Amino acid sequence: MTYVTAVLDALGDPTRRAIFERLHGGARAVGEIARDVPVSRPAVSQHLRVLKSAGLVTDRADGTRRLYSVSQEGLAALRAYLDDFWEQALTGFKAAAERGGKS
Amino acid sequence: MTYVTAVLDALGDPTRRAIFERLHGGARAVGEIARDVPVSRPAVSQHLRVLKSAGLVTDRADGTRRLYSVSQEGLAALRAYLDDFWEQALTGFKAAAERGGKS
DNA sequence: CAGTTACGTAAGTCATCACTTACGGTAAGT
DNA sequence: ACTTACCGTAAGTGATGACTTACGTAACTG
Repeated sequence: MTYVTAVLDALGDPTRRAIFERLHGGARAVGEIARDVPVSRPAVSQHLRVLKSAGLVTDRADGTRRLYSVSQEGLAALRAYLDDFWEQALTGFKAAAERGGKS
Repeated sequence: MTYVTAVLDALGDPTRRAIFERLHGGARAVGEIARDVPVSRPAVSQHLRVLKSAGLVTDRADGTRRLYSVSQEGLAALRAYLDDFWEQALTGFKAAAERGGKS
């Protein structure tokens, strides 16, 4: 829930979105991702750390490699945030409408 | 739909989120928002411009004031993006599972 | 037990962007 | 017409953070 700050922060960077979106096909290794993206491998590692701390990805070891895959909780938190916000916006709008015109 | 880049970019800033969230109760003026947030009024104006170009808010004139309120399209685009991403992630996961172990 | 592969982290640089002050413009009030 | 209130924009500055190179570590291979 108050994950959302980290989630939106993480998804706020274009490179990080690119990295995150390359994971929707399944688990991938760091160097493998780095080949598809115009930044160095360490940069990818750093981005993955941010994505991980936001609950958007999980990692597991596979020999010398490290596989990253999409995690549910980050997106779930974001969705909950959107739902909540939208609901509050609706009730706020309704209340304003019932008050009549404007303030 | 490819609004989403701008939407996530806009929501990626904490101050902008704070401003955006103060709008869920109904339309508010710029100076009114600026009082609740620890930045100057011009800064709020600039943030509102970003939020507007992302389809997250709309504005209308009210005398010398300018009222900003939540817009639906930005959040709708974001939700569509999430849905799409999640669906692709699921099918990708399923395909990987049906392939057996790993690559 | 070297050598190789794959990765994370540290340190430093550079660019982006958030913020401020200053200014101009429009609408309402006197 | 003058003043006041409210706002957007321009220009310049400062700080955050994205990126690179260099280094150290863990696991597989011969």
